[in-house]
Amino acid sequence: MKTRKPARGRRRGRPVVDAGDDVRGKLLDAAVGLYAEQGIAATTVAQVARHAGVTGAMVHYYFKNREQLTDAVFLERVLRFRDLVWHEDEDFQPTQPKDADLLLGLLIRRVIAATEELPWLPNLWVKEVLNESGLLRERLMKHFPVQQLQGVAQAVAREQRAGRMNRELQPLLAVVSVFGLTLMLLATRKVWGRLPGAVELDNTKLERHIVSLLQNGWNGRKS
Amino acid sequence: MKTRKPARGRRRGRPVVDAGDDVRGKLLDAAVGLYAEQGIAATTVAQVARHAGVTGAMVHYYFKNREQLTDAVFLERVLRFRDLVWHEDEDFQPTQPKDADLLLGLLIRRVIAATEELPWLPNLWVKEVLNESGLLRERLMKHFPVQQLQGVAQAVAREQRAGRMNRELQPLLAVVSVFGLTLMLLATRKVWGRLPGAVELDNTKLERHIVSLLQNGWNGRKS
Amino acid sequence: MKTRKPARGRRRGRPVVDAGDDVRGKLLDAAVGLYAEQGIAATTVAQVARHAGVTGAMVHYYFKNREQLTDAVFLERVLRFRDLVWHEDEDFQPTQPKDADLLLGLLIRRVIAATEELPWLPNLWVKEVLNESGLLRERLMKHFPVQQLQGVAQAVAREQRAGRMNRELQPLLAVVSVFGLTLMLLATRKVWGRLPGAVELDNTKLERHIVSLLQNGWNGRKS
Amino acid sequence: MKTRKPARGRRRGRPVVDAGDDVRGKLLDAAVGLYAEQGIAATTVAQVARHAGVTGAMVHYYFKNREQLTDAVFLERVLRFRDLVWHEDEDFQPTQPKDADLLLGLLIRRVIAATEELPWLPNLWVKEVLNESGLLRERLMKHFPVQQLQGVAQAVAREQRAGRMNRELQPLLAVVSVFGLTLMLLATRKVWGRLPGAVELDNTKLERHIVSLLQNGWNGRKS
DNA sequence: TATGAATGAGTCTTCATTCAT
DNA sequence: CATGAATGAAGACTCATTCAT
Repeated sequence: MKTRKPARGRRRGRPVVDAGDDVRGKLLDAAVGLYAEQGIAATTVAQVARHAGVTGAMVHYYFKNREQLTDAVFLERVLRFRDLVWHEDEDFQPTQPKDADLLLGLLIRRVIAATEELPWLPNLWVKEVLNESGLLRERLMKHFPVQQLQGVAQAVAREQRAGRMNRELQPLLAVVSVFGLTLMLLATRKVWGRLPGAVELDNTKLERHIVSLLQNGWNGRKS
Repeated sequence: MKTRKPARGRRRGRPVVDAGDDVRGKLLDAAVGLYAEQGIAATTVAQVARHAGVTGAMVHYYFKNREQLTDAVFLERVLRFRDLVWHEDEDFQPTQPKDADLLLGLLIRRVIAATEELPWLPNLWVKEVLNESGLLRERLMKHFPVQQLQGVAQAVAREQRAGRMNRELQPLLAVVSVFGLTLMLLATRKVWGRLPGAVELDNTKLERHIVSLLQNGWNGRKS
Repeated sequence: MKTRKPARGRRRGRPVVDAGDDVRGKLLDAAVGLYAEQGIAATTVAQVARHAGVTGAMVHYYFKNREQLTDAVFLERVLRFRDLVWHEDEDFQPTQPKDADLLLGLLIRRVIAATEELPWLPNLWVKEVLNESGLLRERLMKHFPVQQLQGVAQAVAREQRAGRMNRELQPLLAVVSVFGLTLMLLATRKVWGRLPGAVELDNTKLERHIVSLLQNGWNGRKS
Repeated sequence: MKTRKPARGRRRGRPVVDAGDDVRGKLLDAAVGLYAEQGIAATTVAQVARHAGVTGAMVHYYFKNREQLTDAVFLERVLRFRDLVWHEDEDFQPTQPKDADLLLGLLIRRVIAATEELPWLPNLWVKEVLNESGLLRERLMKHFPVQQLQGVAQAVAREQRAGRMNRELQPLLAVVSVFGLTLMLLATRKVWGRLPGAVELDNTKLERHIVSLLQNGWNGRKS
């Protein structure tokens, strides 16, 4: 996450010379929050500005127009999620994968972990990515870690051929399912939490449910 | 203040009286299609009217206002999905369930089958139900087949206690997962279809994938 | 339903920045004039704006909505009339009245004098206060100088008991009659001025007529 | 008042052959009531129709358009008031007047009496006649009993010259004042009835107040 | 940098009016 | 006579955008 410049004094009444303050960053933060809450289309420029403590005209000053604000939100906030989930480390090397089971499990855990830093992400994803006309879908397609995604899919396919994974799954779809189910459950927690008989689930329990459900799924029916 | 008095005394309006009756039905169809495509909030009354071949005023003639149009769409179109999925028959008796495995499998199949009659449903569901601020979410909560949902959840719990189903799953969550994953995959077909290495999947293949993934999931780890 | 999302992303609006500031004041002036001429309900926001030399959107900029424009007109223009008529000075002390005859006479004169500064007042009063569904009636009831009104009425009652005023009058009604007759005649000047045989009356003559008519009225029949 | 044809059976559901019923008269009655209550401009064609138990299109069938409905209301309902007030009889012969005092007193009594048959009249008068832009004002000017009005005014003038009436009054204005004050008080009964210290006044008390106030007024200061 | 004032293009909604049936 | 369906013209209100200061 782009670190914000440290705030250098609060604005009181009408701003005079104060300057600084990283208004731009505040606008992005305000925007991403509102986008997740209400959807991008339903969020007005003035709302974003108000949440950032400035006037609507500033949005145009910093971002030229509504569209470019969305661009910036995407590039400077949303992509952070991609990086959190897909960055390579010792255990997670999707482009040179060894263990598909491990990779898929890690994906689930990383997605859940990432939403702790970016709590607005699941809502935003449901609204603006899942959604056919979602305003971030196309943007995401262009910045998608295709390599990594395919790496995992190929790992799955290899395991299938080796008889170590459920052969009825479509490899790519398996990754998508892992991703999608996790985010969907995170995003809809509140709703099914309201259904009678529901249990309030923290991230740990949720993770166990998902991992268990899917891991058994992808490891099953190997014949 | 009772608002203002509109200018009176003009001379206009000449009905064209097109053929093809049931304008009301056409409006509902147009609305549900546009809602799924663009989202409810993004759909203007005039668009709906245009798609039905009439003027915007007709929407108000038949539905009083935007909101009641949405109500009608929900009651007269969307609920059809609930009925297709949850109606009881010989095999599917969620309120007196015998076989959880069978019920869950049937749910997946029924969801997929229902979307053949109601192709707009997955998109609409993602936009307006999954979505926290979706305009159908609250409406759905009021018309939800809670009995049936709980019936299935209880059946799952029973099987878990009997050691015949994955004990790490939250029963209610299992049903939600089945439902959600299926609809999500249906709604996002086009996107992951565009990813390199993707295979175009018809409903049959998709069904096999989901059933296989989840069935192994819910039947796994019984200890 | 949060209404709909307006189409975004157009490029328009170029302020002309006319000279002559205080657009807000101009809007109030325009409004009060039009209100008196046409009635509040019949006055459109756009008319008010046009008369003030701006676009309709400015009315919403300064007053949020139609209703609050009316509120402001009332508070910042109409109440001026109340103050002109009822302010206390050496001669006019309705809360500690000495001479009812003097007070009533002064009321007539003050009403007539006030309408020289606020020429729209009589028409507005007839339309929006007298009128049962007048949009200022309720507002006025809340800001009415009840104390003063009752002071005068009590003064009348005292004189009646002392045998110095017409005993057949209802004290409160006497004050209302004074007020009402004066304003009604001011408001209808033009009409009866058009009747054959009418004389064009200036304020002085009108005042003499009213004072004479009513003063003899309230001082008569003392038995 | 135009006598209405006797109702011949009620309309139930959709009208078939029933006919009759004097729908026209009902529309006029509905209209005059709504006009008095809300004002003419604020009354929609549909409201009138609904109150008469028919659809809006019938208004156009019977009256061609909104304007001509108002014409008819005026001619067939409002003018009844003129006739009630100004018809000549043994005592009231304004065109050959003998006793101005008697005539003026009778005018007050007749106005009050007329409003018992036409209770909507005072409100309508305040809204649509008093009012500069009232929609009945111009119509009334054309059908005004000018002869009679002038007769009374001349009678007043004669008495003034003879030293039997208040010389400071404008004769025409005296008649207008009598008329106007009476109607104004009738129309505003409810408001000042709400002021603290007010007494609920029936027609008799109201009449005594007005007659006393004005009679002393016009008979005073004869020098 | 930042504001406030201003604009013009929508969007919903209401309503008089018309006309086939 | 009467209805219901349909239209087109407003009118209130919102909002992205612009610009002088």
